[in-house]
Amino acid sequence: MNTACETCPVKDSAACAVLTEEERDALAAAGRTRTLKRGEMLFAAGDENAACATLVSGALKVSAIDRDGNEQILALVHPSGFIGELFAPFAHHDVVALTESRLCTFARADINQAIDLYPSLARALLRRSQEDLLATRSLLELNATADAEARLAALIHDFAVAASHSSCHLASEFELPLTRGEIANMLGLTIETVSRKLGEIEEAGAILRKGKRGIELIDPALLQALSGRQAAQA
Amino acid sequence: MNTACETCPVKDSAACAVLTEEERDALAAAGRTRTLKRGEMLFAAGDENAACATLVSGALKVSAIDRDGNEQILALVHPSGFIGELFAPFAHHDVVALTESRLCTFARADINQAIDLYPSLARALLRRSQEDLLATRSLLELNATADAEARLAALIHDFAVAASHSSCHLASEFELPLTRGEIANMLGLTIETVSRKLGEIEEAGAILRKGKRGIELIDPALLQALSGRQAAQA
DNA sequence: CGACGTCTTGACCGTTGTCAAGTCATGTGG
DNA sequence: CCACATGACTTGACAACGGTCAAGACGTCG
Repeated sequence: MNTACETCPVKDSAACAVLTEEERDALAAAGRTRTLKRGEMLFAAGDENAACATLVSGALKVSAIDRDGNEQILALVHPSGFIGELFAPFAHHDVVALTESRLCTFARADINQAIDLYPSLARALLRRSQEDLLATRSLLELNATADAEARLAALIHDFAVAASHSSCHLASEFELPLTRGEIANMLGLTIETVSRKLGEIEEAGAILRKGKRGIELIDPALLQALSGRQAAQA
Repeated sequence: MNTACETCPVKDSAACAVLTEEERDALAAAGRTRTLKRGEMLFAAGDENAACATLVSGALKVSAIDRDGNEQILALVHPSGFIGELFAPFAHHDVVALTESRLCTFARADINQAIDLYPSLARALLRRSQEDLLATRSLLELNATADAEARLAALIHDFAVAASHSSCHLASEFELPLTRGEIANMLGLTIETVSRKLGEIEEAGAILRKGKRGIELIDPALLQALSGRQAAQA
């Protein structure tokens, strides 16, 4: 019991939740906790032996920078998410904190060893990896098929889901975790288009903007409709 | 030795390659081989207990169909690739053969059991899953940042790599495994744009079209340049 | 107060989607 | 054997969505 695992807010939902207490503490002994301020990088594309980590609190973005300097956000990481490329010789993407974030980091070698030691951990990471795959594919689908307004509506909807802690209904008021520029980078749009379409969605009566980042959800069903996705309820 | 594993063309590269011969044969006993003709479906989005499979030969596409009937191709699967969502209660996407394909299929329960039995298999599947994740993310990056011509050039380049069996240089003549419509669905474009941009790439002197599907690579460096990616050689 | 960063708004233009013919190869039935 | 239908692809004209460029509003911090 040499660790903070006992009080860890994601101890029941992170990958390590599948371990016994002893196993978990042993693993934790190999790792260390770390705090990142907004904008700080966990690792950059190209880093060798980039660390792996479980996100304890806060939020991260995974992004690629093409050679003209354009950023493309590929994924967001929420608490209890796992980050790290276990097998690639170097990191392919940047990982940066969106808000003040606490992480539980591990050297790649330690995680690899833990995978061999604890088969249930391998299984848990596999599950997480497949979930990440699904999330990335749904972003791909969104960006390829939907127009700007639908993409934005879908993203706002997702944030409303993420902001509400009860997983089944939406937060009625929350802050966008991304700047306009980041939203644009995520959806493959420009800042200006994001701004305009946000205005249109507001005008349509689905949301109300509260300052720069705040959103109040007025009409969830309308938002859903704008996003072009099937409503999930009767 | 009750199986065809001995002569399997992907026995050294598929996930099962990490198993010992006995383990592999035991797993193979639980699976069965299957052949799909072009257009045949392995499973559809929504299927419960969709099978898992290793692709032995041929090619598959993973695609999502939105409710207006538009298909979006999310990934291609090449021989030795693994398909299947191990943990989701139902399949999220369609999986369809692009060419006549041979597969080694397994019930999900059997794969799950095998993962527990053989930790090295879990590790191999985790590795594959992470590779799939990278591939999906690079498609996402491509579709979000590059214009139509660059996307198409990048795709052709990838096919040239895939068609050459020596992994380090390009096939100089090959057949596109996708129809124009499928290319369009994969890149988030329309059939017409694909056709036009193909013409422009040909006119630029990078390729030569041979019939409907054939491509002769004239100037690989130019193709690379058009794709907007860094050339990989001196 | 002024400078800066973030966001908004407007005018304009280009790439790409849409609609519509038209070509070409293949296969079918008279 | 030829006429015709079919499906995949190409090409053209046009329109629209979203990108680009430019100016301005707003809030925050020095």
